[in-house]
Amino acid sequence: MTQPVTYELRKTCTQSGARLGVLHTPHGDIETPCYMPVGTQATVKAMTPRDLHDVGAGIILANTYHLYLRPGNALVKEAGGLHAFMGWDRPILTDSGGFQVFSLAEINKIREDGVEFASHIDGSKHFFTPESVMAIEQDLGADIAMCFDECAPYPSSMEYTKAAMERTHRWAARCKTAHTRQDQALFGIVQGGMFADLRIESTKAIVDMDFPGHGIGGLSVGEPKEFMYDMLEALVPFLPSNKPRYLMGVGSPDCLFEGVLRGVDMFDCVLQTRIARNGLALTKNGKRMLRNKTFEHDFSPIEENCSCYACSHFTRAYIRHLVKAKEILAAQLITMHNLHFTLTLMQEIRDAIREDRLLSFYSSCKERGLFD
RNA sequence: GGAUGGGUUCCCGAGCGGCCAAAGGGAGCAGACUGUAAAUCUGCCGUCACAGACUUCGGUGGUUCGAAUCCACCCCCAUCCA
Repeated sequence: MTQPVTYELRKTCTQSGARLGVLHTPHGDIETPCYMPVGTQATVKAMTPRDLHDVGAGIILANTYHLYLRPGNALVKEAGGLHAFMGWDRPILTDSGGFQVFSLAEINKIREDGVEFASHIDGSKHFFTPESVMAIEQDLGADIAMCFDECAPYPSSMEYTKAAMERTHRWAARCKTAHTRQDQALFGIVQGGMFADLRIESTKAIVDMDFPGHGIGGLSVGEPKEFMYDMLEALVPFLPSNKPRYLMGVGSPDCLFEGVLRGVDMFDCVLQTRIARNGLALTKNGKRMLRNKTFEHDFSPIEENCSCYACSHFTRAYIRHLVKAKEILAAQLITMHNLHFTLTLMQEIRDAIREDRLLSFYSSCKERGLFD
């Protein structure tokens, strides 16, 4: 059977070992390493699909739990699937709701069979199983669906982490069985918390199930960054090189680099869009809180030499005014910039890999203060 | 000219003898944010030599151990009556 989503490794950076590749999907090819903007509720907050195109977005995320609750997967299916519903013709990946097991821990109950959620919208009870999640994801019709997993909190004991991991493995097997849609790929998810041996065990178990791609979950949940890097170094060697590696929920510019250097191909992160709505812009010289008084009379763009729409038309003083006045346009412009910035950074990372100079590029970024 | 209700920290607005540097909003300033319950949340917000001291509640003068709170007069503001 031909997989709807395949990964093609094009090159490995001789200086760093980082991978350059292409993800082939039913809605087009995506060069990797890539950053995927997050559009939880079938919209990347404050962005139109046209904006996303302009900013260089390739593949975006949507969320199973949220779309199931509202507007309901049946409606999305009736609309012709997520692409048609939200007017986005490029690839989409749906997260399974496994992260909500973590982020909405106070209103859910984990059982062997699945997870009972109390809707954060109206409190109504909903039971998610690997099978029901697969049904929802297939209705949504993204190019890539993720297995229903349990993202354990940090810190968690070895015992709990192991139990959650093994449950995730059993759920992965059930997801695989329940997933039948031929034009959609299903990725497995590695768990194992902050324990290297569990991470390795999980990786082997998930890889054995022969998914077309692998998510690395349960990281960036509040642990020191070094822990995350250590886990990546422990588990990535056990992932097959002919399939994409997706580090879920990461990340910030520094984490993108660190992930790529450890062999990761795909990333998603809400940070860029969330901090934008709170007035914080990413630049090559570090973060810039546009709300701050220092920008009151600053009539230069968010970032010099940035070609995004926000930077080519508006000043910091104006955007600071919009932020202070709580105008919607502030969120739109800064989101646009942050996405453009991150997607451009990924392009530069790809160029550096292609030219075997990723470590050099990393150093120059660090010197410029990108990670401050 | 008469009646009534008011004047509180940048603004609005509680307080109505001590627990008041004075509730609560707003504004202002700063910080957080990593598979989005987030256009959210947190902190500061009279001054200083800052575990303490000092200056504030229209003005002045009283009563009291003690007043933003009670009394007198005065100055403003709002509404109503002449």
